[in-house]
Amino acid sequence: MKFPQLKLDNQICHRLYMASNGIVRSYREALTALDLTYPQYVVMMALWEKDKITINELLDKTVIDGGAMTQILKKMTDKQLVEVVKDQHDKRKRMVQLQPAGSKLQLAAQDIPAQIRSQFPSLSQSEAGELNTLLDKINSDLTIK
Amino acid sequence: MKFPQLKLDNQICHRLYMASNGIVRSYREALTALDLTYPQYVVMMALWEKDKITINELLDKTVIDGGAMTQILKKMTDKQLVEVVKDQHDKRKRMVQLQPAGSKLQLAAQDIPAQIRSQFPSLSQSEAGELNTLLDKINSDLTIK
DNA sequence: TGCAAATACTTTGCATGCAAATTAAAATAA
DNA sequence: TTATTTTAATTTGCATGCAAAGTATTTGCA
Repeated sequence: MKFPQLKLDNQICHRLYMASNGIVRSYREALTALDLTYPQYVVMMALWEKDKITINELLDKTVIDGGAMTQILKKMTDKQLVEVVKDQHDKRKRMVQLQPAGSKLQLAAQDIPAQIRSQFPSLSQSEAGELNTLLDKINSDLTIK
Repeated sequence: MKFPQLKLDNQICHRLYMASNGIVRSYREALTALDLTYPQYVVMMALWEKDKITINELLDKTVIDGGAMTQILKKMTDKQLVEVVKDQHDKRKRMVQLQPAGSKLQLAAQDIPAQIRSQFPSLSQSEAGELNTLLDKINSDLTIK
């Protein structure tokens, strides 16, 4: 092959692409049981950690697309998981806060991480740590831009 | 926090999500110059490696969604990068083959990998290798299913 | 004080990813 | 051989990711 650097198997991005899509797929069964999509689950995790934050903070924390977030929050509001209210001090801002159903859902979600983890037996605990470290390097290079 | 396992920062999947989306984004400028989207670029890499394969083989190699692939190939056909023809021996199958413009594009693409690589200076060459190894473990666990 | 620039979101149009249903053709079983 | 099952693709409907444009508000500076 004339250009080995263009071999699909040599692309980190393609391995990441497969792994990222695949892992999100692996959440499907567990999340369907909670009537959540993956990005909705990410929003819930962010709010369980810190409630009553602006949409902007939520975007920073989750790195979900802003345009998508508007739609995601609409659906989550319809399901009474969260409520979105205008900030009285700065009317540009909107605050997102958990509703009772949203808070309660954390109990049902607490076993999901272990459940997903068991689907990846090839990766030891220490390797998972190394992976996190390496991904952090990529993500820090991305953040700078 | 009651459930540390639900902290966003503890989720490998979220690091992967950020890294995967971010890296694909980092290709945008280089790919726009070639009038390719990221999945189209992946299809091109697969074909540069092995031309004249069935759509099914292309799906296996790229791990792109089948439904999306139909659309992607339509657009690539419109741009005269590839041609899709029915297999004479098995009329269910369709073969994909590069057109002259598609083959020629490889020359313009040869520097892209290095160009992208330079955007991730935090990751050393050996770390990139380790990352590949770890991602392969995840992907092999995914493949088994 | 007044206005340009920056913020915080929302909206729009397009390109997938994904599951499920559908169609056509080939392989296999009865 | 005929009916059933499997395989290869496409189609459909929904949920994002992404860039760019649009809308309010608020800041900040002349």
